[in-house]
Amino acid sequence: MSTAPALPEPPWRTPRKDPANRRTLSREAIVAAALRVLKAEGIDAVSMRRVATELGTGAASLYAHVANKDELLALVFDEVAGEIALPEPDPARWREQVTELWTESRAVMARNGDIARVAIGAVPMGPHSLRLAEATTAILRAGGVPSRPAAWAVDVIGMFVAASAIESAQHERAGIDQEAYYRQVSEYFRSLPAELFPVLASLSGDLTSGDADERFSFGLRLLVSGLAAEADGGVADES
Amino acid sequence: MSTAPALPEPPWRTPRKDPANRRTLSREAIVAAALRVLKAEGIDAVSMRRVATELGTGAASLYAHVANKDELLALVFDEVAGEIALPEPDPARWREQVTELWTESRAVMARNGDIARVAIGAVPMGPHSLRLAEATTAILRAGGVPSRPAAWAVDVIGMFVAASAIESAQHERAGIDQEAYYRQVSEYFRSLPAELFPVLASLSGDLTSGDADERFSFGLRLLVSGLAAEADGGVADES
DNA sequence: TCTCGTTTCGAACGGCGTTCGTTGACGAAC
DNA sequence: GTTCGTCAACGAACGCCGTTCGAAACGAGA
Repeated sequence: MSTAPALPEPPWRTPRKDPANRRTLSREAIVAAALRVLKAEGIDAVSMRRVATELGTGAASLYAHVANKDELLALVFDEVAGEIALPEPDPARWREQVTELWTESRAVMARNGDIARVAIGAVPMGPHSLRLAEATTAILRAGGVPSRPAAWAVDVIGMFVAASAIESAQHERAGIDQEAYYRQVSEYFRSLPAELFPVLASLSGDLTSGDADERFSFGLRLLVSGLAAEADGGVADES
Repeated sequence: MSTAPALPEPPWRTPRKDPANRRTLSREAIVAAALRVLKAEGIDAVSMRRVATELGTGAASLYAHVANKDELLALVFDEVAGEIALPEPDPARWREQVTELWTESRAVMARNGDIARVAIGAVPMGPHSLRLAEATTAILRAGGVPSRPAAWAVDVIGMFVAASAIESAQHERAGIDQEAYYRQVSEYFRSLPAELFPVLASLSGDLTSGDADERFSFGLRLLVSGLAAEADGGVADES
């Protein structure tokens, strides 16, 4: 046995493709690779095969570290949520603070393909998502919002932010010329039969005015105003 | 030629499977079949092949009437939107009216798999969706909401309703025992390290209280309150 | 050194959306 | 009545997908 000559590999024994790559797989590496694919090619490109290729291996190898694709996407989502910068707490400016925080959240989500799809329907509970929820509820509670509205508001705002981020990401990805698109839609609204859609026809200008950011901040303002009303028992603004 | 005997079909000439089914395909029939599959088996079952099978044909046949799957789903969505009952207009009760209208919308969406996914990211513009938008803006304008807030509100509310419907549908489909699930989540929040998540830990009860309907109507109330504030220039409630 | 649990990974399964090329039915023109 | 052009119908195929299986390789503990 000790004198066995160093034979060349028998041709039927296909060797490992790259022995150096062995043992380097890990949950973190997989999530990082998925994130790289997401940022470079969008969420549709994030397949188990594509992520595995990014790591120089096959799709089956991923399943030792990740239960399935949904779990992987949830991990990627939380990774993205980690990019969200939290504002310095300042109880006197709670409305501005919560607005800043979620505006930032939407921006981070929108710039990462439409990973926000993950957040619709499956409440995110990763560490970075929890950090965001903690920051939000802390600001609201400090601002005088009662505990139940504060708790529920996290869900509501999260849904709205995710939906808005998806819409933005979709427009961006499709490379739609927003101005031309809006002009076309506006034209369509104006052309609607006035006897069936009188209000829509009259609103055709407003329906397509504003860019995605303005529309988002409008929606967020509605929610925050509503929360202020909850805080003070029916009065919208305490200032 | 006139005396050619009636030969049996040569075996290599495979005949049409069922000549009676020819010429019966139409856009409406396809949408109806897709809707049937959606209601019976959920949105994941709605594939081009499955819908074609429902019609006794092959997937390729559908493409003569429908550009692609996305277009088919958009048509199905609008069909579902047609099930939404509109309330009688009553300008004096605009807040209740818009609440009723969108509560009904969410209920209809939630009971149809998660077709609402279609509405996230692609603004629905089918006839039934427009009818809903017309009803909403009419109510808001009659209630004194200015034109731009009224126009933008349709988008905002639509996003929230769709997101909420998706979440409901997902829970329903997965057959999750909501009470047990909430208990588990609540337990998890309580177990969070208090030094990192003090507010979340203290809110563990509220974070998981209420069912999907209560949480939805809370969010809708926030939005409507916010709109009321827009209507009256900063004051939430005109009553 | 042997064993055993885990990781790696090629191959395969059963699905998917969509395209291609052929076939056939039908209405219009002759 | 015959021909012909057009277009719906449709089987087959392409290239993807998520996931599973079984065998091989590996590392740690006995």
